[in-house]
This record gives sequence, C-alpha cells and structure tokens, in this order.
Amino acid sequence: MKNSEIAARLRELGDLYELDGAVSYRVLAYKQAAKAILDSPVSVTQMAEQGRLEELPGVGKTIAEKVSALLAEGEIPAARKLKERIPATLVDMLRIPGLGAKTVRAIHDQLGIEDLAQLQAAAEQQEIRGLKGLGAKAEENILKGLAGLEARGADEERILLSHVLPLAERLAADIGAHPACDRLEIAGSARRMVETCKDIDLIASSDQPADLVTAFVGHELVDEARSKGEAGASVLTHHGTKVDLRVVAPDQFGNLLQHFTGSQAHNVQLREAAVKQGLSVSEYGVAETESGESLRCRTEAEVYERLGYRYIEPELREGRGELEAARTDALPELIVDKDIRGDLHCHTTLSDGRSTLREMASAAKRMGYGYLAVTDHSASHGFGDHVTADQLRKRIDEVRNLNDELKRFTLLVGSEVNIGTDGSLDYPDELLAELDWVVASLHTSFRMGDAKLTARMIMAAEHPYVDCLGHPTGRLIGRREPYGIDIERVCAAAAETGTMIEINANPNRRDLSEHHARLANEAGVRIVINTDAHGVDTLAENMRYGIATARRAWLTKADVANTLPWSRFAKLRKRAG
DNA sequence: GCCGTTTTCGGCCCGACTGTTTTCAGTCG
Repeated sequence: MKNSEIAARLRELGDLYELDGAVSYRVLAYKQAAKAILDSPVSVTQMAEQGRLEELPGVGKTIAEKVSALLAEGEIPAARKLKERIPATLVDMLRIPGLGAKTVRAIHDQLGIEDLAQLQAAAEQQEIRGLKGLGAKAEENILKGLAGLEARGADEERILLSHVLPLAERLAADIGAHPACDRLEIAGSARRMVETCKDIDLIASSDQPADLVTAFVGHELVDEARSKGEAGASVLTHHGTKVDLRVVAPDQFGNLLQHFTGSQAHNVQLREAAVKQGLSVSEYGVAETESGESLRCRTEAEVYERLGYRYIEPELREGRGELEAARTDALPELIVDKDIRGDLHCHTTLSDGRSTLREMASAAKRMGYGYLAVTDHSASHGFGDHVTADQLRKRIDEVRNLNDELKRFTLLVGSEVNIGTDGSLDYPDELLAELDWVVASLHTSFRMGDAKLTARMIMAAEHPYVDCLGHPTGRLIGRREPYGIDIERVCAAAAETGTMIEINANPNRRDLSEHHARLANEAGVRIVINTDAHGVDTLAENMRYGIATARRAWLTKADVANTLPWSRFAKLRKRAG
C-alpha cells in the first residue's frame, strides 16, 4: 500500500474520531502521524514489515498497531466500528469551510442528515437555522461551501510553486517599491519553497498602512478584494490565486514574518519549547509569561536569538529537527544558487528540445556556468523524438567542433538513455563509452510492479557507463504518483557503484524529492542538480527549484557534485575511475 | 494518542474571525 493511501486512511480515522467527540489532541495525533507517513521517504509498508513504524515521528504503539492492521486486513478495525455508528459520508462535510466536527455532528444527530445532498436540501429549506448556535448565515455559508466544493472538484486546490512565485515576486516588487512601504517580504509556503502552495502571503511594514493597502488592492493583477482593513487585505488575482497582505509597524516586522512563514509544525514546536522557558511567542512579540513584558523584533534573527537559536533558513522550517540543530549549532550551511557551476541534463532540437545545441551552449555560458552536458533522448524514445546511434555519433563530432570555438567553457556530449524493461540500455556500450556523460532514466512500462522497477534501476546503476540516474521516481507533482521503487536499495546500489543521482529541477518533477534527497545524501550518494531543460528559458528558470529541493533536504555545497568545476567533477564520474 | 533538559502522567501554540450570542463556542491558519 502506498504511503499516500495509508496517510489518507489515518486522516479519515482522525476525522471519524473527531466526529465521535474525541479529545482534540487524539485527533491531532492521527493527523500528525498521517503527515509523517506522507513525508516518509521510504515505503511505510516495508517499515511495517520490518517492525520499524515507531521510528516515524508521531507514530507510537497504538497507531503502529492500526497501520499494521490496515496492511494485514485492508482496513482499520477501529474505523470499521466507528462507521457503524457514524456514516463515513459525514467526513465529506468537514471539507466545507466553516463546518467543523461539532457542527456536523449536531446537524447529523438532530436533523438525521447523512451526506452532502441531504445537507444541501436542508440548507435550502432553511432547516439548519432551527439548531442552537446556527442561523441564516450558517445556511448561506453551507450553500456557498457546497458550490465551492463542486466547482473545484475533489482535490484540494494547490498550485505549483513555479506558477505562484512569478506572481508573488511581481506583486512583492511593485508593492515593495511603493513610497509608503518600509519593508516587504514574501512569506508562507512560497518563501519556504514548498512544491505547491495554497495561497500567497505578503508581509510588509509601514507607517502609513492604509496607503499601502489601497495600492495593493488596486494593483493590476488583482481582480477583487475579499476583505480590506487597516492592517491588511485579502484579494483574488485574475488567475484566481488568493493573496494576503499583512502590514505592521517596522518594530514588529520580524515577529510577523516569522509567524507567517511557518510552517505550522515549526511554529508549534518553537512555541512549545518557548513555553518551557517561560516565554510566549506570537506574531506580535516574544513575551515573558511572568512579567508580561514583550520583545518586539525588527528581524527574524532577533526572534530566534531571544529563544536561544541560531537563525534558521525558511526552507528548513518544517519541524524536521531544525530547532534542535539550531540550538546546538548543528545547522547545515545550505547550498545557494551561485554554487552551481554546470548543468548535466538538457535537451536540444535533436530530440524534443526547442533550442539548438549552439543556443543552449551560449545560454549556459552567459549564465556563468563552466560546463553543460547535452543529453538528448536515446534510440528507443517515442513520439518521433528518438536519436539513432548514427545520429548520436554525428552529434559527438558536432559537440567537439563547437567546443573548440567556445572559450573558457566546456560543452559535453551525453545522452539521456532509456532503461529498458529488462534493465538494459538502448545504445551499444562502445558508443556509450565515447560519451562524456550518461544519464539513465525510465520512460516506459512504469506499471510493471515495484520490485521489477527497482531491479531495472539497480541494473542501470550497476552499468559501467551510467554516470547518473535521472528523475528516479518519475513523479509529476499533483498529477502522477512516484513509482513505488525501493529507494533505499536504489540508493545503496548507487552509493556502492559510484553512480550519481540527480535532483531533477523541473518544477513539475523535483525528483528526487526533498525527502528522498535527504535519504540519498545520508546513504552516501553523490547528488547532482539538473534542469532537464528543453529550451534556453527553462535552462535558466528551473535551477532554482532544484536548489530549493536540495536546501529543503538539508544539503550543503559539498553534498552536490555540480558545485565543482569540470576539472574536478570529471574525476568523480564512474567512467573516470 | 504521543512524548519526556522540569513529567512514564499530565501536559500538549497563539490569536483572529465569525456568527451567534449578551460572554462565547467553533473554526481556521
């Protein structure tokens, strides 16, 4: 069973317990365990088989037993029992904004309503207002919420970071340049460079907040203001993206930015630890519980310092051990954009790229890189984009000639070779030996079973001319789940054979994920960050998302091979040793 | 239900908003 499915079942159980009136902390425990399972880089099913479930943060004896039961029987006995008393369809109602467990339970118990259709009918017939604490407004919100659910479908609307960031950066630049603006930063999940975002948070400081809010609401990207006040506003852009602006006085900017950057898990852990020191943290300051005296901070660094921590980079603020590391001076010095010296996975018009060899080479050189490996698809690639062995031989000459023209830049000839269903590659070894660099990737037969996929990847890693594994789990964020390969075994094989593994920086992929990249690094695998660019535009644009994934995986410059100049990188390739 | 530089029991962030209420419960981020 996939981690995402186990997590969904635990979330459902948490919802059922909540509807059953369980104490909130018990409900929270299930949600946190579900999150930990979703974030687990390795198969939780496999962890269960090995009796390792309790290694997951937030999973104790009880939840471990429930996961084991789920895997053995296909369902959790506790959930089955709850469903005898509480219709499972009530869980759907919790997705209506403003409706929580208490309200849903009251509607069910007192009106006998069991699903969304009955809820709609009751709201239309004004039956809801008969309940204590609910009125006409509640009915209105329920109908609005139901319409919203229908409109956006079953999936929670999360937007790819690469769609959110340009919008956020444009707004930040424009609002930040307003005369009334003192400081302005993007906050929230976009600042943490999470793969997908729900909305955009902007934090500003100003002595004339009203002017700033007016400028924000009137911006040309803004469609409508949903609410607007002295301290900020919430708007929808023409894209339909929600953007919140919060404005404070300059001396509280650090507190507000820290609060709204999150994540929730990070803030909860930060605040729990603060309480034990007799301090209380909020978006307005760090207060001493005893005296009530509050410290206002202009910068986030002051907030962390007051609590006994070194400054923590936003990408690390996920409640994954960063507070402990910040307290003991054990934070990694994260890789930064300018550390990257070359790119080792891109395409040209020879296969499915949009730019020519020369255009890609010039663009890479302009960007300040020292080298670029051109890796078009291989002989068995479909869609008319395949490259025959003869075409590749011609390409080798073409690259050598162009390379002679380029000063202080190394153009490398490579290939992104398909890993066949039997683990073999689709060029002869003699040809692969002539290349500077080979990325091996899966492009076909994803559904042949996890064990076979794992075997294919391991065979590729063991091949003497495979320098690197490309987009190893094949996921497309929000569209296609990763293959269920045994990432621990693939990493072990890669570390053993000296095969590198890429973080594919395409913002739709980010593959390795941050969780897998952290695991791979700890397993001793050498990581490369590649754009998989299909044109000069994405050659420049994609890299930041790969860097972001690396940073969220706690990687330093030393952990990533293409921070080295080509002369040193070249010696790290398997074929060089 | 989880977890331990004050705890194996008794804690488990902080504040705003909404809609319904005359002081608050429920929900949300």
